[in-house]
Amino acid sequence: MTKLTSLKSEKRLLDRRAADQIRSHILEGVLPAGERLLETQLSEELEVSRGTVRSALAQLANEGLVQQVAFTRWEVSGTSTVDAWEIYTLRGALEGLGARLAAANVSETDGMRLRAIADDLLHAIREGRFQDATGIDFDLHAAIIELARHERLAEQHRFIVQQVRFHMVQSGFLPNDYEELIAEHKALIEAVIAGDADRAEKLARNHNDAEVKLLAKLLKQGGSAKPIREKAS
Amino acid sequence: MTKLTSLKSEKRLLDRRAADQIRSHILEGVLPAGERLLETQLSEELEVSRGTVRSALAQLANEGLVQQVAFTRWEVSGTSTVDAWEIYTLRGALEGLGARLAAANVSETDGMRLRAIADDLLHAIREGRFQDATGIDFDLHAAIIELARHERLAEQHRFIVQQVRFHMVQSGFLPNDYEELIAEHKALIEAVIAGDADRAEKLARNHNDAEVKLLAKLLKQGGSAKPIREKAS
DNA sequence: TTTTGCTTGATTGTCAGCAATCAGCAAACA
DNA sequence: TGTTTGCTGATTGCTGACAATCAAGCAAAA
Repeated sequence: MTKLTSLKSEKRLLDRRAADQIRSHILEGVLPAGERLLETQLSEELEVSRGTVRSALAQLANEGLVQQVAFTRWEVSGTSTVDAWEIYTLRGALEGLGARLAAANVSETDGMRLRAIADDLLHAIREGRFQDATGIDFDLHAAIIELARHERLAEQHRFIVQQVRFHMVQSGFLPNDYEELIAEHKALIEAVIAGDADRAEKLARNHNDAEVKLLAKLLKQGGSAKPIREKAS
Repeated sequence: MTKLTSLKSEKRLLDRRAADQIRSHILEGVLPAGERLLETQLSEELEVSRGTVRSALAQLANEGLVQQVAFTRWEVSGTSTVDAWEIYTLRGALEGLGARLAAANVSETDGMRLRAIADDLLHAIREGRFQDATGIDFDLHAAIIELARHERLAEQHRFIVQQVRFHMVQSGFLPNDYEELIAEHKALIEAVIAGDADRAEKLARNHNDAEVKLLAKLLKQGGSAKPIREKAS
C-alpha cells in the first residue's frame, strides 16, 4: 500500500478556495485595477453562495488586493507610485531582518540550497527566460526568509511579496539590469552563508534601494500620487 | 458653525463593531488564552446573527488574537516565548524603518509634539501611574511612526503593537527599568528631531533589544516553546 | 439653468435555517 | 480488560431570502 496523505489539504474551506481563485485572477492581470467585483456575479461563476464570496472578498481586502466601499461596491485595488514606494521600503526592512536572522541560523545544507537556487536564477537569465527568472528571484528571497525561522516575519514577507507582484503586474515594472541583480544576489547569499549578519542585512536592504530611489524621485517630480485609481479615504 | 464630522465612522458595519467588542475583551484579559469562543453564545450576547459573529472572528484571526480549528472550535490564541520573540524582533525592524523615515520628514511642530508626549510619559512614571505610562509609551511610538507618512508601515505597526499588548496581558510582562526607558525615549526623539536618520533607526531598534535578548535567553535554556497553549499546526 | 426632492433599480448587509463535520461516549467484540 | 466500532449531541460551514442602503435619473421648483 502506498503511503496515504492527509486529506486536510484538499478539504480547504470553500471561502479560502474562492479567495484563491479570485486572487490568482487578480495577480495574473485578468482583473485590472479599478475593476468592479459583483458579489452575485462571482457567486454564480464560482458556484458558491454570496456569503462565501463575501468572506473571500474580505480576505482579499485584508491582503490589499481588493477594497470595499461600504454598501456600494468592491473593486480591485490600484497601486500608485506612493503605494510602490511603501511596498519596496517595507520589503527592505523585512528582508533586512530576515537576512540577519538567516545568517545566524544557516547550516551547510541550507547554503547549498541557496546556491542552487541562485544558479537556477543565473541560467534562467542567461537563457532569456525572464518570466521564470522573476519567479526564481522571489523563491530565493523566500528561501532566505525561511532560514530566519520566524513565522510572523515569513507571513508578512509573503504578504509584501504578493503586493510586489501585484504592483509589477499593474505597472509593467521590471528589473532593468540583470547583471547587477545577479551580483547582488550572489553577495547576499554569500554573506548569509558566511554568517555575517550585519553585512547580510545591509545587502538585503540595499537590494531594494535602486527601486526605492527611482520611486522617490518619481514622487518628487511627478506628484501624481494615484495615477491608476483614487483610493477611498 | 462648528466643523462637521463624517457620520461614516458612526455607521461602522456590524461585524466590525462585533470584532471591536470581542477584541477589547481579549486585550483586557477578560477572555484568557485558550478560552473557547462559541459562535452561538457570542451571537446571543452581542445580539447579532451568527454569520456576523463569524465575520468578526475571522478578522480577529487575521490579527492573531484568535485561532480557528476548522469544523471544531474558535479559541483565544496563546502567546509563547517564541511568539514574544517574534513580536519584539518584528517590532524592532518596523520601528527602525519608521524612525529613519520620521527623521527625514520631521518638522518643528512635530518635534514639539514628540517632546510633549515624552513629558507626559515622564510625569506618569514619576507619579507612579504605570498603567497610564504604558499607554503613553505606545502613543509615543505611534507618533513617531505617524511621521514616517507610510500607510502600510503604520498599519503593520498597529498590528504588531496590538500583539505586544496581547502578550503583556497574558504574561504580565512589564518594563523593569523605567529610568532607562525614559533615557532611551529621550535619545530617540532627539535623534528624530535632529534629522539624524541613521542614529534614529539604531536607537529605535536597540529599544527592543533588552526584551529580545531576555527572550532569546529564555528560549535557549527553557526550550518550552509553547507554555500557554499548543498552537494548531 | 441650477438645485432639490423623489422614485427606482441594483447592490450590499444581515439574518435564520439546513447540511456537514467533529469529539465524546457507550456498546460490542476480542 | 483493553480496543474497536457505531451512535449522538453539539458546533461549525454554507445557503437562500429579506432588509438597508446607495447612485442615478427625472421632474418640479427656484
